[in-house]
Amino acid sequence: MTPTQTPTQTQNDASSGAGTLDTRYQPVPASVSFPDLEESILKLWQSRDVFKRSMEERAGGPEYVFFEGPPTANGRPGIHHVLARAFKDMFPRYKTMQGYHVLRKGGWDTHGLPVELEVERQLGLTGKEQIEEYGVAGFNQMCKESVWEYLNDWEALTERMAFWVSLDDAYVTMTNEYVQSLWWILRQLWDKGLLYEGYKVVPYCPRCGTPLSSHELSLGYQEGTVDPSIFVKFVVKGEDNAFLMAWTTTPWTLPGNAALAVGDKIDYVKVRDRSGALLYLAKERAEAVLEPGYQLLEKMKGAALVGKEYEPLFQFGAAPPERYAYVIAADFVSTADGTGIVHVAPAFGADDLAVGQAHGLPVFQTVDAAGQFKPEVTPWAGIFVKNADPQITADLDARGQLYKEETYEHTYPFCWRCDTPLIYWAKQTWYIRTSDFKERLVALNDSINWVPDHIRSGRFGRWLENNVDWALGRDRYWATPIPIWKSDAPGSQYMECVGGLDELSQKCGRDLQGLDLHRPYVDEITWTAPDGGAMRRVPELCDVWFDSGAMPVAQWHYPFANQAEFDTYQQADYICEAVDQTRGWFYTLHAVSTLLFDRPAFKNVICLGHILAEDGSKMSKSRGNVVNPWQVFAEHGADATRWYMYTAGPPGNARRFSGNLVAEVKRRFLNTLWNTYSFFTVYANLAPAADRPPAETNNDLDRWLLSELNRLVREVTAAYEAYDVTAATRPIAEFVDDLSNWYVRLNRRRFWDGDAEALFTLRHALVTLAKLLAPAVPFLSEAIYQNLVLSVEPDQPDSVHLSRWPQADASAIDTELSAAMALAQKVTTLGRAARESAALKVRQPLQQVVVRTRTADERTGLERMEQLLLSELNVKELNFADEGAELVEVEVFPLPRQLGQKYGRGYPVIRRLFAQMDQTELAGRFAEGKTVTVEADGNSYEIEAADVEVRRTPRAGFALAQDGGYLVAVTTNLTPELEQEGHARELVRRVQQLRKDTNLEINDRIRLLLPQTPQLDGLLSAHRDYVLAETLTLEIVWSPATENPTAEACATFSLGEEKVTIGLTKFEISNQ
RNA sequence: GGGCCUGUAGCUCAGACGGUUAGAGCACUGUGCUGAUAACGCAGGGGUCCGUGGUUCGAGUCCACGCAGGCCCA
Repeated sequence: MTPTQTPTQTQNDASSGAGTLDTRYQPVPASVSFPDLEESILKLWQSRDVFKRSMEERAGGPEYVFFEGPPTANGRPGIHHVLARAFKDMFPRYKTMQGYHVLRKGGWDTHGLPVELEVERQLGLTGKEQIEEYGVAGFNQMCKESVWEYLNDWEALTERMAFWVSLDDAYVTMTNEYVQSLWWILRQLWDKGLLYEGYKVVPYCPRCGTPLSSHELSLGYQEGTVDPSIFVKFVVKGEDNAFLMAWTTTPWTLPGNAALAVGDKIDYVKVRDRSGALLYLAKERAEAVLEPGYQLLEKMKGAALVGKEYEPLFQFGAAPPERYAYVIAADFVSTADGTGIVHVAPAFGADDLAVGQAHGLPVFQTVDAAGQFKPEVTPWAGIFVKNADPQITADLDARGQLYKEETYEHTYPFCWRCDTPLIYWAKQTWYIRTSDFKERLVALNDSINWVPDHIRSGRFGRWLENNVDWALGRDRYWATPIPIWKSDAPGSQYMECVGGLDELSQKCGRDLQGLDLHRPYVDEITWTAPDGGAMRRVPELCDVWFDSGAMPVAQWHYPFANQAEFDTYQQADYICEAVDQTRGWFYTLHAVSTLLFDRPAFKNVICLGHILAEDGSKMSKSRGNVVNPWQVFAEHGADATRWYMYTAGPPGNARRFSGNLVAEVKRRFLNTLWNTYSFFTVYANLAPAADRPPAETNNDLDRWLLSELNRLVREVTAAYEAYDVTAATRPIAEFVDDLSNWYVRLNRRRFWDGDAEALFTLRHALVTLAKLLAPAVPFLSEAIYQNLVLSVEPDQPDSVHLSRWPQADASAIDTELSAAMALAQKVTTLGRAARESAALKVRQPLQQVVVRTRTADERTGLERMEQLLLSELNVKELNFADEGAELVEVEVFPLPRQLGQKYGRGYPVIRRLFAQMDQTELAGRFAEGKTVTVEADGNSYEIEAADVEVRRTPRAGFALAQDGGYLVAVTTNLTPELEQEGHARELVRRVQQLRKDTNLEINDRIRLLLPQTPQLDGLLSAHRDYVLAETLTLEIVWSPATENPTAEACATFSLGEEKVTIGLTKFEISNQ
C-alpha cells in the first residue's frame, strides 16, 4: 500500500511537480447536462477499465467484504432497486479509496414462486394440476429461461447508475454448483439432527387436496359467511363446578384441542352464574357473553390463570404422552370478541401451532387430507369436518359443557377454484430446527451493527426471540429439491440425506455428471434401500429464502471448490437491503450462519425504508404513480438521483420520491458545486501561476476554508465509519454552500487578481470535495478530478475512484477561527437586516456598526473578523455594545439554565424581581464582580455575574436587528462624505452594468464619458482611483455622453439629487 | 389482532444533555444586490411541535395512554 495522501503532501507534490506556467485546465461551461456528462464518464471508465482495476489495484490490501443480496431478473428493475443499489455501492467505493480490496461479486435469485407464477401466466396455466398436465420438465425449462427475461434491463440500469458489481462473475442460485452447496449445507444440518418432518398449518382445500398459496388465498375471501359461534365450558381440574369459558367458530377443531390461551395482562373475572356454575372469562367480555344475573366473585390477571389444568374435552386413541390441557399465555389473545380465553388446536391454526411448539404441546391431527375425521375420532370418523359441527355441538350440550350457541358472520376464505370452504390444516413438511438455536441467534445478533439501531432489538430482535422452526418444504416445481431420499418399503422410516452430486452418483451406482438437479430429473434417481424398498426423493423443494440465505457458502460452490475464496469472504462487513428483508434475507443469512458456523453472517447492515410516491402514498402499478428510473436518469442524471436518496432523510425511514425532488437537489447542490468548479477553471486559466501552491497562506478566509474543509473530512470519514449515510452527505452540501456563497463571493477580487493562495485554496477544496463525494456522486466527482487533478498532475491515479481517501489535517483545523467566522456570518445577516429596517442600501457606506455578543470570547473572535465585517456591511467602524454606556440601554437577563438548576422554582421569582429593578445599576454591580441577593417569600437567592447575561442595546440613532441574544446595530446618519462615497459606488455599479449591456469582455479596458457637474467633479477627485480600478477605465473624458458620437453606449440615472448620463467606449490597445 | 417505525410551517427535513424568542431549504409575496451561478441577500405571511394526561421552576425533547400513517407478521 502506498501512504495515504494528506493535504500537506498534495501541496508538496504539486509544488515539486506540476506547477509550470503553461498548465491549463479544460474550460468548463457554466451550465452542464449531467446526463450527458455521465454518459461520457461511463465511456471513460470503460476505456480505462476502472471498475476492474479498482479491485485489482487493491489486491493484497485488507479485505472488505460485501454481500450482494440477489435480485430476481424476471421483473423489471424499479426505482426502489435504485435506492438499494445506491446504498450498496457507496461503502465499497469508500473502502476502496481507503485502500481495501473489495470484491463485489454479484448474484441472481432464480428460483421460486414468482418465477413459476410468471410462467403460469405465460402458458395460460392455472394451478398445479394443469402444470402437472403440461409436464414438469417443460414447465421448469420455461422457468429457467424466464428468469433472464429482464437481465438486459438489470445490467443496463446497474451500469447507468454506476453500481459497481461484477455481474459477469455473479452467483446464480439455479446452477448445479449452487444447488450442490445447498445440499451440502442441508447434509450438515441433517447430520446434526436439525432437519425433521413436522407439521405446518396451511390454508387447504379438502376437495382439491392441495394447500393454497397466499395469492390464491386472497382470491377467495367471501364476506358475510355465517358460521356457528359456540361458548364452551372446559372443566377446571381440582375446583368444584368451575369452568374456563372459551369461544370458537369452528367446533370441528375442538377434538384437536391441546390448550387454552389467555393474555397475561388482560383482566379476567370469576363469576357464579344462575345455575351456580363458576365461570372464568375476560372481565371486558363478561357482560356481552353472560346471561344476566351472574355474580362477580373474583378479579385476576390472565397471568394468574396460567398453568391451570382442565379435563380434555375428548380423548381418542392412545393416551397422549405429553403434558397438555392447561392454560398458557399467548400474545394473540384479545378481548375484541369471544371470551378472552382462546381454544388452541395446533393442527388447525398457525398461531396455535406456533404457540404449541413454543410450549411443547402435542399436535392432534384428527383430520385427513380429504377434510374428514380420521378413524380414531370414533364418533365422527369419515364425516367432513364442517358437517360435523352440529353433532359436536350437540355432544357438548348433552354433557353440560355448552354455555350457549349462536351464529357468527365474518369474512372467510373459500377455494377460488371449487368454492369449497378452506380449512387451516397442519400438513407434514420439512423443518430446520432453528428454535434450538434461539439463544445463539439472539446473542450473535447483539454484535451486529444495525442501521437504524432500533432494528437490532426491535423488529429483528423480536423476530429472533419468537423464533419458530424454519418450515423449509414447498410443494412446488421450480426450486432446489430437498435432497432427502426415503425408502418406499411399507412402514419404512429409512431415509438418507445426500450432500452432493458425487455422493448421489455413488448411491445410485452410476455417474450423474451433467444431471440437472431440478425436478423432474432428480426425482428419477432411485436406488435400493437396506430394507429392500426403493429410495425415492421426498416430493418437497426448498423455500427459496434458503437459497439466498446460503449464499456465503453457495456463491463459491463450497466445499466442492474455492476453499480459499470461501475462507476470505465467508463473513460480510456490509450488506444493505430494504426493511422487508428483516424476515427475509437478513434472517436467512443469520440463521444459516448461526446454525452452521455459530457466527453472524454480516457485521454491518443498513436497513432501508421503502420508497413512496411524491404524495407519500405507496408506489404501485395500479395507482399509476410508479417512477421510471430511466426517465429520472435521462432528465436529471444518476448522481442527482443518488444524492437525493442519500440526503432525503434517515435511511431507515420511508422516503418520498419524484423527479421534482431530484430536480431540487440537482439545482441546489450539484449545480452550485458545478458552478464553483466552472468559476475556478475560468480564473485559474487566466492566472499563469494558478496551481503554484503558496508555502502557507496567511489569509484568514483561506485558513478558515481549509479549517472547515478538514473538519468536513473528519466528520464525513467518521460518518462513513459509523455507516451513517446522512451524516456523510448532508455536511458536504452545507460546505459547498459555504464555499460558493461565502468563500468564493468574498474572495472574488482575489480570484480576479489571480491570487495564487486563493486559487490554490479553492482548487484544494474542490479536489478534496471530489474525493469526499466520489462514493456518493461518482460521475461529477470523476469529472472534477479528471480536470483539476489529472490536467496538472498526470502521475496521479487516473480515476478518482482509484485515488486515496483524504485524511483530515488536524493542524489545519482552527476551531476558534471557525466559530468566529460562523459568528461573523450571523452578524452580517443581522447587520443587513438592520440596514433593511432603515431602508439603507448596502451600497451606502455607514459610519458604525455596533455588535452585542453573548460572551467575551465571541467578541475577541469578531475583532479578528473586523475587516471582513466592515466590508460586508460597508461600514467604517466596528464597535461593541459594552462600550460607551451613554449610547446603550441595558437589560440584565437571568439565565434559565444556571439559575433554574440552582434554585428550581425560584427562577421565575428571580426573573420577575429583576425586571422590576434598575437595570443599569444591576449591570454595574455584576460588572464589578459583585453578587446580588434578592429575597422573596422568605427565600433568599444569591446571583453571580455568571448567572446573568447583560444585554446592551444601542439607543436612538441606530437601526438594529437581533436574534438569540445577539444584536447588531448600524448608525443611520449620513455625512456628506459617506453620501459621496455611496454615490461613487453607485457610479461604479452603473458603469459595470453598462459594460455588461454592451457585451464587453471581463478584461476589456474602457474610456468613460462623464458630464462635468460639481457633484461628479467632487466625487472623482475623492474617489478617482477607486472608480478607475473597478471599471477598468483608462481614461475619463469630461463630455456629456449624449453629445459625444464616439460613445458606444450610454445610461441615465439618478445620483442623489442629480440626474446624470454617462457613456463608455472600448479602449482599443494597439500591439495586442 | 401483535411487533417495529414515523408524526415539527403548504412541501421536504434539522432540532446532543429538558433551558434564552422551535430552525433550514423549497414554494408564495415584497425588496435589495450582482461581471461565477436558471444564483444570492433581507423581510413578510405561514406552527394547538398528532392528541390527552403526567413528571419538572421549565417539555418539541422524559413517562403513560390514545390517534393517524407505513412496514412486517398473523
